Order: sequence, then C-alpha cells, then structure tokens
Amino acid sequence: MPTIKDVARHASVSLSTVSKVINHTKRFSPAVEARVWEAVQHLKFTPNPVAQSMITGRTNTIGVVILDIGNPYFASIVKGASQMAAKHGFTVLLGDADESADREQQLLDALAKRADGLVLAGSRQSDQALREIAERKPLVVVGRIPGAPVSSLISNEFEIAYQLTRHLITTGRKHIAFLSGPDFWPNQQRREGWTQALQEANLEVKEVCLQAPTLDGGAAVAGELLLGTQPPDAVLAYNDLAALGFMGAAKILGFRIPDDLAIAGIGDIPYANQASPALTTATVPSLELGRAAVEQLIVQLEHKTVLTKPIIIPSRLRIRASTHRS
Amino acid sequence: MPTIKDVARHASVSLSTVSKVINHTKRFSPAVEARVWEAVQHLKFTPNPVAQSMITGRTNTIGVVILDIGNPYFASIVKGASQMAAKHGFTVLLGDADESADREQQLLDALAKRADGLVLAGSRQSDQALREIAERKPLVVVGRIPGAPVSSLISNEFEIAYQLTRHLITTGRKHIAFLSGPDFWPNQQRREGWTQALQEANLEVKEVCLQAPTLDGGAAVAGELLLGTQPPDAVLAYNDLAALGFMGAAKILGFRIPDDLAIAGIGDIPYANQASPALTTATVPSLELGRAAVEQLIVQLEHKTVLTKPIIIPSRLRIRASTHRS
DNA sequence: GTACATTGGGAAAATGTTTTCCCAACAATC
DNA sequence: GATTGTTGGGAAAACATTTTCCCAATGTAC
Repeated sequence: MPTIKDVARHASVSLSTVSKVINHTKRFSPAVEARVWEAVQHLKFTPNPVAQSMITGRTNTIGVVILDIGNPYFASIVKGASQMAAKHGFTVLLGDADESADREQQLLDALAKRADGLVLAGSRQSDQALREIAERKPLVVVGRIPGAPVSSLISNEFEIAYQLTRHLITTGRKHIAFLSGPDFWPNQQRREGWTQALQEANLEVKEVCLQAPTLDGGAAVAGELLLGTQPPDAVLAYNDLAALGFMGAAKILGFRIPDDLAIAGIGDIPYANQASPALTTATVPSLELGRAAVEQLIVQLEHKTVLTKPIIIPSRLRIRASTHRS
Repeated sequence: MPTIKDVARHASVSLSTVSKVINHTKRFSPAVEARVWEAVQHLKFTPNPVAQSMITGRTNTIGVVILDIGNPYFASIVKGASQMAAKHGFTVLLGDADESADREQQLLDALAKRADGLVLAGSRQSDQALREIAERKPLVVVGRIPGAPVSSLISNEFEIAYQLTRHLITTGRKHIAFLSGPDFWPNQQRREGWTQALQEANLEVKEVCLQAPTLDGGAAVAGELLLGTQPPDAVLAYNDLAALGFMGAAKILGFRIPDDLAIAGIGDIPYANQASPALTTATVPSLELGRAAVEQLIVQLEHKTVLTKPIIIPSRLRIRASTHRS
C-alpha cells in the first residue's frame, strides 16, 4: 500500500504539503496541487484510516450493540443505523449480544474502545452500567428510558397498546386478555397502556405470560386460555408473531376470528397483512429508530450534548379484519 | 484514558517492560511483574487498539458485507459470523449493501482498508472485481462459486431442488412449475436441479418469474399460473415466503392443498411449519455458513492459503403436509 | 527604502503501541 | 581468572498520519 510519503516523493513536495492538499486544509499554488493530485491518482493512494485515527483520536466508526440480529426488529434498527452512518461517512461496528447479558457487557467494553460512539438497543444493562458507559463514550439507547443521564429514543409503546385496547373496547369486546412478552421496557409499557384502557372502562384485567414471543409461544398459550372457564373475546399480544401463533391455534380450536374472538398484535410484520383474517396491529418504527439514533449520536459527537428527554418516534395503528366483527 | 506510559511511570519501569509483561512476551522478575500488574489494575489501563493496529498491521476486525440485513437469511449469516469472530477475538465491521451494487462496492472498499479480512454474502460483484478485492485482503465468499481464485462456501442448492422435485414426481405430480427468484447463483442452481429432475422424468419444464421473493410476490403469480389453460399440480418456489404467498392465494382461488396442488418452498423459515398445511421445504444452513466463513477466513489470515474448491454445507429436506396427498 | 503583512511551502513533533537491539550484571565453565 | 552464556531491563526506532511552528520570498504601504 502506498503511503503519503510515496506521494510526496512522487510529487516532489513534502509530507505535510500532501496532507494539506488532500484535506484541503491549506491552499497551494496550482502547480503543486496538480502534482500532488496526479501522484495520488497514479499511485492509487488512499489514506490509512488507522494512522488517521491515531492522530485525530476519532475512528469514524460507531458501535451498534443489539440483543439479537436474528430478530427482525433489531435487524431493522441496524439497517437504519447503517444507512445514517453511511450518510455521515461512518462505518458500523456490530455487536450481536445473542440474548446474553454477559456477551452484551463484553461487546460494550470492546466497542467502546474502538468506536467514537455507541448505539444500544434491547439492553439488559443496569442504569448504573449505562451511566458508566456514557461517561466514557457518547451513548444513545433505543427502546428504553434510562434512569441515568443518557440520550434515548423510544416509540410510543404505552400509547399504541392503549389505542389498540380502546379499539377493542369500542367494538364491543368485554374480556380482553394481554399476552405478555419478555420483561423489558416495551412490554411493561404495552401492558400498562392496556391496563389503563381496561381500568378506565371498568373491565377485568387478565394477563397471560408467553414462554416466548414467537409463533409457537403464541400457539402454546391458546389452549390454556381459550379452554378455561371464561375465555376472552379479544386478545392483545405482545407482538405479531405471538398473535399469529395464537390465531392459528384458536382457529384449530374452532374459534371464528373475528366473530368469536378478536386478535391484535404489535409490530406490523409482513405476514400480519397476509394472514387470514389480516391481523390488526401497530407499526413499530424500527428503521426510523435506528436512523434517528445515529443521527442523534452524531450530533452528540459534535456538540457533546445529552438529550434530557427521550425522542419519541410514533407508531401507527393498522386496523384490519382480525378485530372487525362482521 | 491512561496510556502505557502512565503505567510505566506508576510501576517505575520502562515502556517496553510494561508492554512485554502485558503481552507475556518476555519474563521478568516477580517483583517487576507484580508492580506492572498492580499499576495496570490501579489505573484501569487497557491498550489502545488503534495504536496496536498501527504497529502490528492487524485490526482484529473482519468486514462482513451482505446484500440486506433485513433478510433473515443474511441476518443469520451475520449472526454465525459474529459468533465465530467473537470466539477468535475479532470484532465485526458490518456492511449492509441494502440491495445496491454501488453501495456494495463502496462498502467493500471502505472495509478492506479497515478490516483484516472480508466475508461477502449475496454479492453482485463481477468475478474480476472479486479477484481484485482478494488481491488486497483475504476474502471468503458465501453462496456463490466465484470464477476467480477466491475461497467460497455454499450450500448444496442444486441437490435440494433436485431432491424436492424428485419427491414431487414420486408422489405422482405431473406438472411441476418453478417460481423463479432473483437471478443470483442460488436461484440458478435451484432451477437447474429442478430442470434436471424433470428432464430425467420426461416432464415438461415450466418456469414463472417472481417479481419479488416475498409473500406478495408469490401471491401475485398465483392467478396467472393457476387460472391458465393447464394449471400445474405442483409448485416449487424459490423460497418459503413466495411459497406461502402462493399457497395463500391458491387457497383463495379454491385449490385444495395438497390434494389439488402440492407446494414446496426452500428455507424452512419458522412460518413454514406453522402454515396450514405445513410447508414442505428444505433447510438453508445460513448460521453455519456464516460461522464457517469466518473460520475459513481466520485460517486464511494465518496461513495465506486459498480454498481451491468451495466448502459445501449441506441442507436437509423437510417433507411436510403441503406435498402429501391425503 | 524600510516596515509590515501575506503567501508558499517545509521540518518536526505528536499520537500509543510493539519490537529490535543493546547493555550491564551475574553465574557457570574451563 | 578469563571466557561464555544467561538474565533482567531499557533506549529508541518504527508505524502513517495530522498539525503546529517556522522560514523565506514576495507584495504592499508609507
């Protein structure tokens, strides 16, 4: 690989002149500039990013640590983050925690040393741990309100669960169960939104915990719930996968959707609209969360500011056939 | 951040002594070693990876460039690659080409400068381009047999399409259509496997091109194909999503699955087993491909060898109800 | 013609490591 | 007691840049 030294020799100028011409950090006579650019092209010189980092202290890299890249929600966040990073000339160092808190901690440590800033989504860290990371590097947390002075972005989880539940109530449902997912911030918010809507309407609160927020997990709780003494006439699931799994099992058990039973999910995955009946759900703006997280991180890199309140990226309801009584 | 210099001062030894103690590259008297470690712990010293890279010429980083992180196949490859990278002390620099060949080229250039080696999956590059990249950095290509001396890993695409088609033939199907996907290597292989099975059985070859390998894409071609003069009695789709989309549309058109029409996909995504009837398909070992790709890359980093033949990671058939005539 | 600013360009320091080379002290061998 | 080998430890080079000074030459104003 050619270095700046080779360029300098080839153009008969000094090292510093080459650097300044390339970075447009100082003007030189047309003759010199031409010679430098000619040499750069001829030798196919590209600056060594490691050496640049060494001197500037910046790596032009952002670390993105997520719970599970196999989960479309996080994959989408990564995609958004990549897009915005590319737009600003940054590359993405990916950390897939693979659902492990230990692994997440390791990744955070490793990436904090290499990246200029960190985006963290689906975190299992304590507030204290977040605080410590944020002291070392600019940090933006996605999908959680940290109890520490750390920037964060969320969607209006409470609101959409509340709205979906309101929709079920206003279309005449009386027994609305919630299929509860993994005990992270989004599930807590969704549960509270659902709870509040029910309490306002003086309806009973019945929560069922999913073993896993998947098709199988949703299917697994259907028997228990629907064959009990008082089966619900509506179900709001933590996510679409569980909702669809539940719906499949409910149909097998002889329930007509939406006549006997309304089902709603959250996420608006592609399959939601394809299912029969099409699933009522709400979008989760994961791509935008990823994009906005990096955008905010870059602002933070430049101005050393920290968000005092979370940025909220709204999701939207998708009312479909699975909750429309015919 | 403390540097090695601070440690040296604190332990009253020289810079080089600290480096050698930390890296176990030379033994010292117990007293000195103890002082160094004490200083390291006290100052919470961790070596600056950028400076290390500067001197060693290695970044302990591998670049993983993929077609689309939103596609579960590639997400899974990335997960496998991350796992294996972590196991060997490497971090992953992710490049999401977002379906764009230009973007892929840019990412390849950018990551080649920063990473020790590259894994490329779902590539749109020409053989010549691959050759040029491989001249600069160790490179492993996934899901394609390159026409250049570049290491590669694939699954037995031809074989599984052949086997699935054989299965359809031996269960009595006569008109077996293929829903053709994006024109990359895997689709070509799958089509050829299907073609060969048909030709051996003297059956007609009918290929239909999908607009997109998605639920909607599969559904979109169903009308045209099933309402034509001679509808097929079996369909092999490029992937599960298209197969499921096709199945949904076929059911709406009044076809009974599998009695009137057998449907098979490829991929074995979670929905495949959940659909009704459950979808016959074949696994695609994407996680293992990602793992093995990094494993091979690391071998290549150490021994400067290049694979002369692709490593083949086999997939397995999943025969289910969608092709079993009752 | 002198003082002063401007312009074009270079020398060298600095970044934080690893690694090579070297030296002094000491022990062992003949 | 001289030679050889070993051991403990340090000085300094090297990596490829950016950036801060600095200097000489030229132009400008009085």
